[in-house]
Amino acid sequence: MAESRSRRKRGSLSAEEIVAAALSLLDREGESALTFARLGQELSASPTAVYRHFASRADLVVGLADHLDELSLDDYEPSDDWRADLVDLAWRAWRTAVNHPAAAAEAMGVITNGIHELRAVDAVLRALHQAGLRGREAVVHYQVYTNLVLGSAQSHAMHLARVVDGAADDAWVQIYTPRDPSQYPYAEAVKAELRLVDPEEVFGRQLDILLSAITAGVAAAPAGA
Amino acid sequence: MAESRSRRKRGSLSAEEIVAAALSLLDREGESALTFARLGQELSASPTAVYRHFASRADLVVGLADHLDELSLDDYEPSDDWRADLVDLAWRAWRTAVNHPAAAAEAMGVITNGIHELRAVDAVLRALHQAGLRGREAVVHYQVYTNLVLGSAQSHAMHLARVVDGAADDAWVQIYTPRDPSQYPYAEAVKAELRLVDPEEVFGRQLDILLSAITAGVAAAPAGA
DNA sequence: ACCTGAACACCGTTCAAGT
DNA sequence: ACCTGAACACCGTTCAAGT
Repeated sequence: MAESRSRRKRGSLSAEEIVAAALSLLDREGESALTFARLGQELSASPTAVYRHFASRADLVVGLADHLDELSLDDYEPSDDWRADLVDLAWRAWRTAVNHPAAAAEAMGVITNGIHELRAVDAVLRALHQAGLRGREAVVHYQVYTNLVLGSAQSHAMHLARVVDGAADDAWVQIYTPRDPSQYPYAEAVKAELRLVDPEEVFGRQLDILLSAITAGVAAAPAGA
Repeated sequence: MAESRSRRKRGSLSAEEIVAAALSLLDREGESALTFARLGQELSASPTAVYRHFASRADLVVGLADHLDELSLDDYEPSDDWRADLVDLAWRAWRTAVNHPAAAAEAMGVITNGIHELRAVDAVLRALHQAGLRGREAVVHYQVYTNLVLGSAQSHAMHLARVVDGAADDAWVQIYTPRDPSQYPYAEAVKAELRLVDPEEVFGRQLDILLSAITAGVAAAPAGA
């Protein structure tokens, strides 16, 4: 078999190409595909060549996270409507998680210190500033918003990625078949409906609750405390 | 060296003992300590003995998650105040994450189908029922509440666990030193404060926002839609 | 931030054999 | 849901040597 690889030209490999290969690998084959061996195949290079561009696997994941940040912010322009901006930014993160579940499961929530992350941080803080939040209030709500958006998007991505990669998804079937169902009447009463909740609807609700609280909070306590 | 282990008596190992060993291992040595080799040492048994009680490493993590559920719910009693109950349950999860960061980082957010998880599901649904929520509304808010509590607690646990295990924590120092700070004025303006936000305060805020929304929503739209 | 191949320590899992 | 030891396939990482 033609297993001997043609040698890569000097300087022909780049961090960008490696990250792109990692992303398409994860998209096609799921979470467990991101190994040095598979990356080497994908790049037609030695697995160890990656170490010339990333210090470790963890460092590569940071590079991947930065790329996901870039994809999420592509063509983003702030408007005059802070609430619309925060809704827009939130769904951008969500869509990235849906489009690249395995990559998002691995990389979303990683702090990159990259330029695109900084752009996102600034965009969120700008919106909160326009909402009237200042100083400590702005910072705390920045954290609340970020926790909500990144946490929800990553956890959704993990769920989607596990379906591709691993075991069955009918988890709820078993949990609601305890020995004595009458001991858990509230769980029993809604067990059918629990399986039908749309994660997207939950995310939208969660976002709406937070943005309404910001609106109300600013209106109610403009002088602080 | 006295490296030869005395043989374990037949039936002397149990799933409970293994989970307890895994937990104390994670508590003492951090996330990377949960391996079959270290578990074997801890139990004075062959690493492979664990396979008599758990089908795989993933299955062991489910057992660990179930144990964390049990620890979280220890001595829990519902009251007549649904809001106080939801606050209580939320902080129980948070405290488990703080007390066992490495274990919570690994196991929290895993669906166990276990009895203690079912108890928690029922307790949350009971509180939402007492808040006046029914059917679809109850189920959606159950998901919103669970996403918030489990997501926040696990992400906090991950943060705490990484400090023990891995690299430095001064991530923010670098991100806010871009080439041209004036391009990111909002981030620049609050960079000092961003590092000082207490995760516990953020969690409390987030919880308060959700519970207030439930109260307001029930008061505003008791007839639905 | 050059690329490769061999080697190392480690990790989850399997399985025949022991008690 | 018995326990052990040897073995297997795999994975991240290092490093001397090649271009």
